[in-house]
Amino acid sequence: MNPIPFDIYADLKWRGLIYQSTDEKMQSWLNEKPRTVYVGFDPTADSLHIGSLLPLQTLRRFQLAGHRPVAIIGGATGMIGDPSGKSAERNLLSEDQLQANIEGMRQQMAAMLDFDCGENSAILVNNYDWMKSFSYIDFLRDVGKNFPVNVMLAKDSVKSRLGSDAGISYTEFSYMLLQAYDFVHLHQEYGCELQLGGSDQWGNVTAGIDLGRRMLSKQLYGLTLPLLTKADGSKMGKTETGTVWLSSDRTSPYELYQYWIRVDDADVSKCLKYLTDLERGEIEELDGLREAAAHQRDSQKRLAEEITRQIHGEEGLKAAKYATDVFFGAEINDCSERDLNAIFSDVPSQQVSKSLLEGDGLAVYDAFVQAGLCKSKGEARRLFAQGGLYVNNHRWADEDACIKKDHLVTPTTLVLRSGKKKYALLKFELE
RNA sequence: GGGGGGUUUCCCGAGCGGUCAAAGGGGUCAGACUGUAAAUCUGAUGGCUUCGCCUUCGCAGGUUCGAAUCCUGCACCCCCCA
Repeated sequence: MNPIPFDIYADLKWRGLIYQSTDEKMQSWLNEKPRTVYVGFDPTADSLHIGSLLPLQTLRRFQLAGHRPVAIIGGATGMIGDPSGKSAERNLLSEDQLQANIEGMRQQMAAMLDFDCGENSAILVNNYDWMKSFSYIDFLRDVGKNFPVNVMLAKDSVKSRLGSDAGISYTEFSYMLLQAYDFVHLHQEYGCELQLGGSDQWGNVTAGIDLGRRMLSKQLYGLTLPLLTKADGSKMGKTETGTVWLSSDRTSPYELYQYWIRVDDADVSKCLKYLTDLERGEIEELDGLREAAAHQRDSQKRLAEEITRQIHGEEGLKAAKYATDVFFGAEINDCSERDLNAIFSDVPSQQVSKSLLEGDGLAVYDAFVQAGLCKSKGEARRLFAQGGLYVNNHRWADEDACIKKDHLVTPTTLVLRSGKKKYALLKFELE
């Protein structure tokens, strides 16, 4: 078997993923033999988010190309806080919090990287494991000695903070020493020779390379990726409701799918190149389709599919698509309680007594007020008059009709909708 | 300390004794259109037991058949003179 199935550098190059490289001969160096590559992740939350997707996906691509990926979770560095790209001092995380975060991230990485494929199986490490026992004196002697302060002061991440009112603490100032040492440690432990990172990590990456040369007399390499931004310059991965996470507990597969479906035409080609495994020909074909028939949104659909499948698997993608159909007005029939809860997991719901359905039943207007979709019955009346009142995705026809037991989609649930896609559930419970 | 102006429904802002639940704009909501985009167009926009009733126009009283509109007092804000 060919140890290098494809030219990773050329692949990254056409995808536009090479922002900066520390060595001109990077391409031949990578194609010479399998290398060990690492990327660091900040454990600031118990889940990765869209911002981590690009480095993670790139690491994965390195693995597919025969190289060995190492994902390092910054358990130690996360306790310090990286000043790169931050305008203010970071809050320190507690050890418990970090432990929980690392556990969450570990599981998500397993969906992207193969941890069991022989020679180039992925490795996951936590720098806290080797940093925790490092004494301050030892660290200063072994590592600190190799860092000229004048060089440290010249780094952008430090310079920008020195000039600002926020200043920078000694702790954050020391951050780059820790990250640099990670590289050295990974080299000693796993023969790791290449560090990947976002373009904001350039300073930290080169610090690691310098340290490798000084401490080990070894040539290490670095590569930075562009930041994933939208055409208007804003960050990718934020919605009105907040960050888009990879964890299904925080962002449901449906929401994730929807996020990508809604990507702007101007950004979608870049996302396909950066984040999916689609080949050049396929992406160009999609670009062509988009130009010819933008309204079909083939690109967005494909993007959403690829990413959702990658993160949540075939099952997650299926659920997201089914939820999409239902959200956009498909019949809600013979739907199991479980499916319904999954589809509408992001939708507000209210519990009410099942006895309301006895006798004449529950007036539609009352149902909408109960569910919180209308502030008053007057508002519900208006909604009906304007044709925006739906029960189980059917436009309600008769304002005097009441909701009875047979309207329920599952033994307990009624799906109410105001307008095109504002949903709420009413759950009828026995008392 | 003296003089003047203001306080209106989610916001801005008309209204200055009945025809005022209160113009207009913004926002919001719905409908149409559409690519789950943007724009546009239409309608709605205090509550309710809705052909009617109830509560809103800084607060409290008063005058009137009737007040957001007039009078008195109070609170807060603004401007001018000292």
